[in-house]
Amino acid sequence: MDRPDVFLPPDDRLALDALSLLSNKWEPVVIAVLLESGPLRFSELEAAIPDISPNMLTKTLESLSEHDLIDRSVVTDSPLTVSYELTDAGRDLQPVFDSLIAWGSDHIGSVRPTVILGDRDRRLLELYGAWLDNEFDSQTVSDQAQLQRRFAETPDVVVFDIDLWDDDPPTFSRRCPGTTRRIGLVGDRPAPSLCAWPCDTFLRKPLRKDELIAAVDRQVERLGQPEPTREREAIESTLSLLEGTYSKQLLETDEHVAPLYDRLSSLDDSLRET
Amino acid sequence: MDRPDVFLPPDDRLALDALSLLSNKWEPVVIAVLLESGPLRFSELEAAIPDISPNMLTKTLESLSEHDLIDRSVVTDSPLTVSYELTDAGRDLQPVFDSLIAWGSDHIGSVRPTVILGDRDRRLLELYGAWLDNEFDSQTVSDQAQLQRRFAETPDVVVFDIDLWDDDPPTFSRRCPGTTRRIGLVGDRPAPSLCAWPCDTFLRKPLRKDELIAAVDRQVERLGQPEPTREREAIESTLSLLEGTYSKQLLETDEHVAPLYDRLSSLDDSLRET
DNA sequence: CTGTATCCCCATGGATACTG
DNA sequence: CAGTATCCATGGGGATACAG
Repeated sequence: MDRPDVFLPPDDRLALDALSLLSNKWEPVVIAVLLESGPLRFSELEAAIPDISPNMLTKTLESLSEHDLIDRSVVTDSPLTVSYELTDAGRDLQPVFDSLIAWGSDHIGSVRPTVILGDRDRRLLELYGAWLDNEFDSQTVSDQAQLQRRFAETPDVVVFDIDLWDDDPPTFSRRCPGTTRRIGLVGDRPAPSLCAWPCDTFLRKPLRKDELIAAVDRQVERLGQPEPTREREAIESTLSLLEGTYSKQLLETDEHVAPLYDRLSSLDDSLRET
Repeated sequence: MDRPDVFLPPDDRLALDALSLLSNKWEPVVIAVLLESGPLRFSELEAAIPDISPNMLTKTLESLSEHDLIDRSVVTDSPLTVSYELTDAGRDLQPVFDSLIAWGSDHIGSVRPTVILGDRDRRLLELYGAWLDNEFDSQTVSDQAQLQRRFAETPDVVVFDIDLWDDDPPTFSRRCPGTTRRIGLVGDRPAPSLCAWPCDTFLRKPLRKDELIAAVDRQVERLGQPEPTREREAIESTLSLLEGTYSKQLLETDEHVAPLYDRLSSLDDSLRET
């Protein structure tokens, strides 16, 4: 981008020149990622920026190298692995990003809640995403690895099919930020074992639009809720889902569900004390 | 510019969103100009940004308005005059530009001297500009008004045909920054009256490439020279030009030139004292 | 003076297939 | 794993003429 001949003091032209180095689609993204994560390999950058294609990443990295914002170094020869890291000049862009963040918080203030949608079915993902786009910043993932990475952003809400998670529920519990409200998606006839999942609520597939939006809204409203209340509501929600399918008698003797009833009474007790 | 789906904390995405508001050719220029000069009218913006066409300026201003970075207000209805000024959000971009300037000074450090070329003949301007482009940041103007505006940038050197300046030499002296080294362009047979022009040196047209570059180089080397030395060299240069055309006898009695000889001896005296 | 309305170019970005 | 090579589409940017 060339901007010859502007009646402006040299300092301002310098700022515009600097800005033009950041004025394309992917270069600032790569810089931001490297600022956050330190040196990364080609494949790690690809993973961190899902929407970039290998050729675009190559072009971007080449351009950044030419401008001396990143260094490329070969780690191993075979198989070939390389590492990209910021140069001093690149690292010194941190204050620029800081000032942009400060401005953004003041004037974009996009406090639209962030929602991660996770499902193996990409058609469904697209549909759900479209439903939520009016009200939320939604992003979609279609496997566990992607979902885990999204957790780094501490989204406000995660809506995910529990089948998406290959590992066990405790692993999910460890990966998912505590503050993130969790909505589990289950099949039409939920198994009692679903109560092992640390979700705030569950929705049965297939979803309806209003149902999904209402559920997400409800979770967003409850952001910052004190932990005991949150846990109580989660258990109640889980139990009420199961009670719609199974008899209470059956549930109270089920190995997965019984602990929830116990936990519920103990929570009720401690809440009654206060 | 859309950058969906990046694995990055919300703050960084905010920075990228903010950045994308500044990622086109003219919007940051308009912002920078308004930050420097305060509210401006459409025509003033056109003048400050010579390379923008009216339709591009319109588009740019519309886009800036949509993003709430500038406000448009009608000053008079007929003839229609409007004024554009930064909103609070726009003004708050100053720290962003500051950080860009800081980064630029550290890492672009393009300290190529800036040279303003002034001539009524645009073909010549283009030629001279091409000659200087290897070594200098040159910009061209073809009338007095443009030259005056360029002075706001305190260029390192100005090379201008003295016929370009419609007003008298004292006016030029007042407008041109003191630190800017001045090279006057004169016809083949310079009039003695040229010594009224406050130039560091003169060149006779037509110019040769090596001659022009050498002259500009010489002036750049002398940037920051103490004033008495500068004035002495300026007078010597002026006199030697005239002495190449006229007899010394004639010059010493000329009403324009005689004061220069006097001034020269008085400068020599004061220099000898130290 | 302050813009519109059209038309058009080409650089940026992207899809796809292939490779050391 | 870390890229290349090719081809293609879009839309940002611009030239020109016109208008309230």
